Amino acid sequence: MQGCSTTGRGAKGVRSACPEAERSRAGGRRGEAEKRMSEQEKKETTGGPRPEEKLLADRRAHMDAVKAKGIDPWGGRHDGTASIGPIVAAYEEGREVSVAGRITGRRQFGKANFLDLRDWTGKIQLYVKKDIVGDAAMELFNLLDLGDLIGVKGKLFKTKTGETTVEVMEFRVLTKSLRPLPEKWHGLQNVEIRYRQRYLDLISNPEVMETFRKRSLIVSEWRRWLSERGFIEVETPMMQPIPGGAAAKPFTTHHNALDMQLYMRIAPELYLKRLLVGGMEKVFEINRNFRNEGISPRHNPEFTMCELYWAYSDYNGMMELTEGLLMHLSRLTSTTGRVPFDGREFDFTPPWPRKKYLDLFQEKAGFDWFDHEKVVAKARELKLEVGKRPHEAIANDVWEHLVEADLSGPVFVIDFPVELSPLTKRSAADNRVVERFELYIANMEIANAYTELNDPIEQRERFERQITAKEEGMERIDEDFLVAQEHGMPPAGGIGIGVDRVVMLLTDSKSIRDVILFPLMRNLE
RNA sequence: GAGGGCGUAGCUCAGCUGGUAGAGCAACAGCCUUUUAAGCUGUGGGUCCUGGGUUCGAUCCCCAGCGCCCUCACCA
Repeated sequence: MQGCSTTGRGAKGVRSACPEAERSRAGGRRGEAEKRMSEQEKKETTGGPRPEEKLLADRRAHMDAVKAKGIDPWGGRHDGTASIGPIVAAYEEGREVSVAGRITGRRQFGKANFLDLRDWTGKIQLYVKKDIVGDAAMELFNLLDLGDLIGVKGKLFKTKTGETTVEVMEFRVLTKSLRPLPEKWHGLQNVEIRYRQRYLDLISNPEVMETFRKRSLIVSEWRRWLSERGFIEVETPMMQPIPGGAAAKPFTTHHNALDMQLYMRIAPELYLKRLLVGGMEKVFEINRNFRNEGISPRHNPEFTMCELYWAYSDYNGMMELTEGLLMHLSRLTSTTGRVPFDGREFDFTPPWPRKKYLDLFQEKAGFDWFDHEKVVAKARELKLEVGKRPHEAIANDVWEHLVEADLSGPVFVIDFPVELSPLTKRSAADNRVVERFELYIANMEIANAYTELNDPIEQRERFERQITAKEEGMERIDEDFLVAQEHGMPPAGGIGIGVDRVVMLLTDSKSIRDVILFPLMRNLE
């Protein structure tokens, strides 16, 4: 789509139009334009790339004309009095201001000109009148295009219709734009271009800028909140010799000098636990993880997770921490604690219900999760894959089909069967389950937490069992991690929270791609 | 990986039952010194995603491919 402007489009159709356009636009700069024209003709006759489209040629002609006036079209430093948003908010008649931004609108009315100037805090109208700026400046003004960046000095006033406006006394070209902007009223709607050329999305859709500002605010406040409670942030390896801490397919890579096979991490868990052994009692990491799995509105191959460990706590501590953190973050976008998402509303006010995994299953299915015969029968009825898969895998599939649709939440699903959770400590009260919860909000899994297994003997047994079960991403046991644990890892609560998904909830974004600036796209060509 | 939808001017979109395409914005030339999706007059702009096929004739029908979106599967 986008590429067609630069790929082999036939030159025939544009041949006559383009040099014609150059000529008519050149004005006082005939020499420049004719030089460019002859270059294009040369390209054509030698069978080179097609000439530029007229729209681009016009803009280049403007750029050339600016240069011809001895002015650098790429500007330089501009000191402003303030950002546009605050200036408009604190209007003061006659105040002298200096602002910079992108021209996003232009209305010519006789010898009066109105421009819309936008920076990332807001929009303000400019009023440019020949009587004020003078003939020379008007000549330069007429070379401006939508999308150009300019700096302006002038006085504030309000027009008849009450719009805050800068009466421009002087202006500077800060950057000429050589390509046209998307449509001013509808913005950029093409989803593919929005993701591939996010800068255009940010320029023409203000709510997109707003979403990513909110993301930044959420993440920085997230860090601050944890830091206030004594947690320290660390960075552990993203390139790991053995990928662990989750069940997912890793990306592979290679280090040349060490001739070493490496994996992009699927989770930081095993390294953060080494830090628990080392005595970091409250530790977290907010960073990227990479999983070589499918892509969906809720899954991007690289995604951001907050993983956190708290020595001497447990999964109950994690639930309280999660409620507190998310309630706090929800206040950044909604004062009430009720979060609007996808046409529904979710009340983040703690405490949130806690429901046992096995109870939820019993309620929905009408029989016991461990009842192999009935589970298999139900799975077949639901047309789920049965094959030779272990009981827990089939039963968990059935659970997801029957229960997940009801988890509008926020709700903690607690106490999972041991078989589903290799890194989790068994419940003292019920030997069949582990102390684990998953947090669901809007039917999305938002967080996953454990009372961490710190018995190195049992840990080894569970790893070995996983390997014989041929689970993906578990081809080798991380011996180094087990050695660390044998030195003594404190009992601890641990949690992983999906940062992108929390941002989705708090910004009412239906797709994870709307909260990731550059989501993964297939290569063109 | 499977199923469904979409791909038309720089952008946003029309285009009937097959007769080689239109509008608005943007661009260009004019008119207008408080407009604001400014207005009015005029002009230019298209590999109808790509490649085959059917047909006298394909943006439209058929086949294959590419890209994006949605649902499902894997996963968080």
